[in-house]
Amino acid sequence: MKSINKTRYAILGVLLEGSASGYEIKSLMARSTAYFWRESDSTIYPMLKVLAKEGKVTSETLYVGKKKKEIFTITSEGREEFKKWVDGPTSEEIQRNEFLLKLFFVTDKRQVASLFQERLEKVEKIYAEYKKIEVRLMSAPDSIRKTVRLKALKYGMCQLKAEIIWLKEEYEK
Amino acid sequence: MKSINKTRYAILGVLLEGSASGYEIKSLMARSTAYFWRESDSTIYPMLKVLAKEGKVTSETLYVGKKKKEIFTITSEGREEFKKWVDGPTSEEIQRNEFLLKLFFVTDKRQVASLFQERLEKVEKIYAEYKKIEVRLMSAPDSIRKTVRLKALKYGMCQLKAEIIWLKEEYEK
DNA sequence: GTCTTCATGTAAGCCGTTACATGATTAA
DNA sequence: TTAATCATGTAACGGCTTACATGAAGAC
Repeated sequence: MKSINKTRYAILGVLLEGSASGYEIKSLMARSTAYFWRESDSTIYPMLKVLAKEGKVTSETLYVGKKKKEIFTITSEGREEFKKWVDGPTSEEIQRNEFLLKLFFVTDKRQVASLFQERLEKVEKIYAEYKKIEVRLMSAPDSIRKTVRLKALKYGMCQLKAEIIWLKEEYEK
Repeated sequence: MKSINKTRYAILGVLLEGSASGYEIKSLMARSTAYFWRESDSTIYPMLKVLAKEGKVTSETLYVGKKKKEIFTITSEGREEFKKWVDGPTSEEIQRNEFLLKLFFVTDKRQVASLFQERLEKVEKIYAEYKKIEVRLMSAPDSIRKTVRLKALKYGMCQLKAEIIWLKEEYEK
């Protein structure tokens, strides 16, 4: 079975909330889904063209002065495909944790210590960042989206928290 | 900056513990590093050739009957490169969590519930698997490697545990 | 005698990142 | 006026997965 490009679902997901241009999708994803779903900038525009060709989205071109903006809207076929994806099997992502790979092979105690320390600094920094996002999100008006997004955020935070505890515990040993 | 193929470090790491054939490296990785570092079967052999050409490993061909076996041994240059990699910066892995991507966009409560349930089943299964590995590993003779490997395993387990708690907590809401 | 494991690879093709390219608008 | 942001892409290259191929040895 071939692995399918899932950029399309991320795009369709964003468009579920309302029409948007490629740039808007891109920046929205950078601010939200990027924490658990990295997309390179250059993937959005070509995929939008593909989706348009398939009839999953329609597009409309707006002009603001000389500036062109192409707004995309999801179609019922697009909604259909999105729903199928959600209801379908969720594949495990290929995890590649370079930190653990290093840890697994290292025998020198000083190297282990240095790995742990570096990692702890990095993870605590990310955790602090998440805390800030949480505050921002909490103050937003209530909605289904808010609830679900808070869930996603909590997921990230509990994973980080667990890692921090592990790092501190195992470092002392 | 180009992303560098890190298969080489995984291979060098395995060879630090002793010489091995491509097949042995492959199966060892499938039983150990696969939990945090997936490698496709077909990557090992070509990379061993490359490493041999670079002088990071040497090879020796053994015959057992008509069966050929090529045993690889790490050289001092190989050890050097491995050490440099460990001491160098550890890159963040691109995380792509399809489960979270789905969760982020879903608004239907039934769909959310079904996502959570499916995920919980999967994660608890993996956790049970890890438990078994832990028992096996604990009974092994003490060594630096054992210590470090237990740490890596604990990492995986604490992450899973945190996810299980999160799943149960957030599911009820 | 057939299935699994040992043992080693090649090739096609998608996926994804990086770098490159272009040009308008707005804020400092 | 210079930098940042808005806005949209193309091309090259390398990484990685999947499928395909081959054949010996041992287990059942």
